[in-house]
Amino acid sequence: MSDDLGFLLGDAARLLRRSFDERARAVGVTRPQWRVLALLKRFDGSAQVTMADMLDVEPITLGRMVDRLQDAGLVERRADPNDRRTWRLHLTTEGEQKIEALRPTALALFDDALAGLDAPQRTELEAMLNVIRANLTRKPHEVSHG
Amino acid sequence: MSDDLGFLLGDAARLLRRSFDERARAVGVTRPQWRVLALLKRFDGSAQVTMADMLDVEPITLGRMVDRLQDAGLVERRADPNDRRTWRLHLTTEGEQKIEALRPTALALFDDALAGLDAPQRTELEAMLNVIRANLTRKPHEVSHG
DNA sequence: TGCATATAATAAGCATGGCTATTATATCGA
DNA sequence: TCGATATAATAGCCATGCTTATTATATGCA
Repeated sequence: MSDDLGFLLGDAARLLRRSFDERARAVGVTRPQWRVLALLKRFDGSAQVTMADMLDVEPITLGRMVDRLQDAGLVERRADPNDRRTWRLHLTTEGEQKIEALRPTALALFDDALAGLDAPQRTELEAMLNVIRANLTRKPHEVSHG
Repeated sequence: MSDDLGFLLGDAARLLRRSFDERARAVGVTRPQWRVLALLKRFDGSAQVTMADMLDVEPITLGRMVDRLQDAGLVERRADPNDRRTWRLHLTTEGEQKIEALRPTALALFDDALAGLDAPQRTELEAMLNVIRANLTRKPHEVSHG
């Protein structure tokens, strides 16, 4: 049964990602790219390593997404005046427009995905997913009976 | 809030996948490969297109996983006597051993991931994830208020 | 039979994500 | 100040997963 739950979680997430990409294709960004843009809107000027940490991906993964976002003119790298190793990331105007263009798409998708679940259920689901995330976020191999 | 849930689902799934890969590395297969092997154990001799359908991935994705699994000696392609377009997939002895080797790893992972959720909660979680999966499995663009 | 259509598999090209290794720069301690 | 260590970013290589296009083979209909 636990097996099923693990698979189920992966299935649901994959379907969500696929569905988002399907709908977002017209706008021209992928879901991970949208996550970068959305986070940048809140934390403009972040260093790459900070962004990678917030997105919970490796710095190299974020770095390559930024390459593409920069090529696409959605994000800018600017030098950090205090640390020559660091790039500070900034949204371009076009980047902000992409976020706005995707907002209704995302809301509609989540709405569709969660259809049939009432508010208490959504709260419960959120709580349980938070538990799972916390369980898996512990440093590797520190879990109790792994 | 709905936004959070969508991200959360993706986060939890990514952490689960990562954690599995981390632990399974010693055995030498990835989580998707393990899914192929496990399904093949139940449906030995399936055609590639059938496997792709059951795993909910594109045929080309499954085909390339089979390439690697065949290189690794875990899976065999055999010609279908009735349809020269079709490959029938079969587990090798080594492939079966991989599945067995991974079973305790998978059980421990799911156990850790779901720590703190009691049986009724797990049942509820499973039900809700099934709803989400069903919602997203409908043919694209047929959802009500997309 | 013979042509149009459908189906199974593969190829090419791209994005995401990981790991290990490398380079450049900061920082800390002697 | 100088040398060891830490940190930010990148490079190379690989696995998954997608889309579109192509090839080989089946099948259905006239």
